[in-house]
Amino acid sequence: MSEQNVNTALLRGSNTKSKILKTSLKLFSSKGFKATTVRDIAGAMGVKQSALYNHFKNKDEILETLVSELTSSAIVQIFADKDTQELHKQGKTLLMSIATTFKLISFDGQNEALFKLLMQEIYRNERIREIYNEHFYQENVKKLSGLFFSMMQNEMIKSGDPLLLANEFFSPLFFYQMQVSLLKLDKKSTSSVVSMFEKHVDLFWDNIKIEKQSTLF
Amino acid sequence: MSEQNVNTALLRGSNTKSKILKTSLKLFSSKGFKATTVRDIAGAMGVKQSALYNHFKNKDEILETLVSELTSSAIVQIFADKDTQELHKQGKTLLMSIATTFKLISFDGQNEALFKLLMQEIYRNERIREIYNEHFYQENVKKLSGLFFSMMQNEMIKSGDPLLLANEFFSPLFFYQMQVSLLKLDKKSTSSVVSMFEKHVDLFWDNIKIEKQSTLF
DNA sequence: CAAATATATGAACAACTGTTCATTATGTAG
DNA sequence: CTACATAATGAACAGTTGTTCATATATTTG
Repeated sequence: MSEQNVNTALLRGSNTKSKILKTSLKLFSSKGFKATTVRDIAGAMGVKQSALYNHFKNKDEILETLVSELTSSAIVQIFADKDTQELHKQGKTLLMSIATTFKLISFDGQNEALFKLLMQEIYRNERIREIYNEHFYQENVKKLSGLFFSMMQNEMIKSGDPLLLANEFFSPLFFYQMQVSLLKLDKKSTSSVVSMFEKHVDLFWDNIKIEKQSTLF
Repeated sequence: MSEQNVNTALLRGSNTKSKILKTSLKLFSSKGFKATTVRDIAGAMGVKQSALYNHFKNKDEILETLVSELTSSAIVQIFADKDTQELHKQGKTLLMSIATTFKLISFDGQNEALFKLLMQEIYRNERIREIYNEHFYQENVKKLSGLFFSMMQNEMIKSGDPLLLANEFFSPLFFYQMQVSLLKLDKKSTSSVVSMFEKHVDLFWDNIKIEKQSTLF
């Protein structure tokens, strides 16, 4: 097999499949699944629509494949790169790093598109709701919960309901992420919202941390 | 005019127009605008599709009319029933009443449908984004901001960035509202999320209030 | 090179879409 | 009762949709 053959093989074959997915994601996330036609996808790839059917059974299968990608995307894997053992000892640093992960999603093309797809189809697609709820919301809130529980035991933060804390920490991050994606749609400035990610962590930590013995007393 | 005539008159005429809007809202909010056909709407009303065109120029005009209703809906009018003058003096009570307003939206059919419509079309409809951003987000955050500023001046709450506080108070409420609407779609229990509205206010107030002089000191 | 496999094309399909319009029915006002 | 306005109907339209399939082309394998 010559080098040229390798190159052409990479440009053809199952590479077309990933190109279909890439193009579809872009279109689905900006126009919505229903409003995107098979001709739109093929046209954006410079190919005839019938070609797509050599790689996918139908239009729904394209969406299903993209939705499956969600499970392994950064959106759902907030804790992926973080050491799961001694998490709580990092305290505020860890919270800040989670917030940063959220923030960065909005500025990576692939993840931003996946997030927009998620938001647009979540009310219509039960499978997306399931992934969002179990892999994104429940899983992360559970991990956060455990984290806050450990921090309470280590007397780093005030004791209270860890699940409530987890929700209160999570929900503004989600909201700010949505705000960023909406602002970017209209090409508006996102800077004021972007700064909220860190301000949220600062305020949140100030509220939950146990005050170190002050010299005033 | 006989009584019978009155009844038939009420069932005809401009009453049909509001029935179209009611039916369309129901369908748009559950299937999405694009996926709802003119035949769906007419069918659900027990009428032929051509009848709709006596009341609306086209399908888009139906959506536009519904979107205009958003501006005057409870979703956007969180502060509507509240006395705008001496708001800050109420402190936590006021915050709780705002949270309750949010919560109740999810349990009123009309408002729930409007919220779902908003969420489903916000990425595709610039007008909806504008209404959401200016009338819902900006306006309420601005009012909350002013409120917190007054509370700071009256030494009811700790001083800080009022705009940040407004966002941090607002975003969990929005998130919980979305969670409720998603859970209801799959007919799952909403009770754990519903209780979050109040827990949020409790925790939030505890964190921002200025501690009353305790007997410990 | 030849056979087999994988991929792309062009044309066509049936179903569905939003919309129009002449006709009919219904209710209102003089 | 008549004339008028309002609203519903049935039928049709032109365009768009997802999908199929026989055919052509390219690539891989033996």
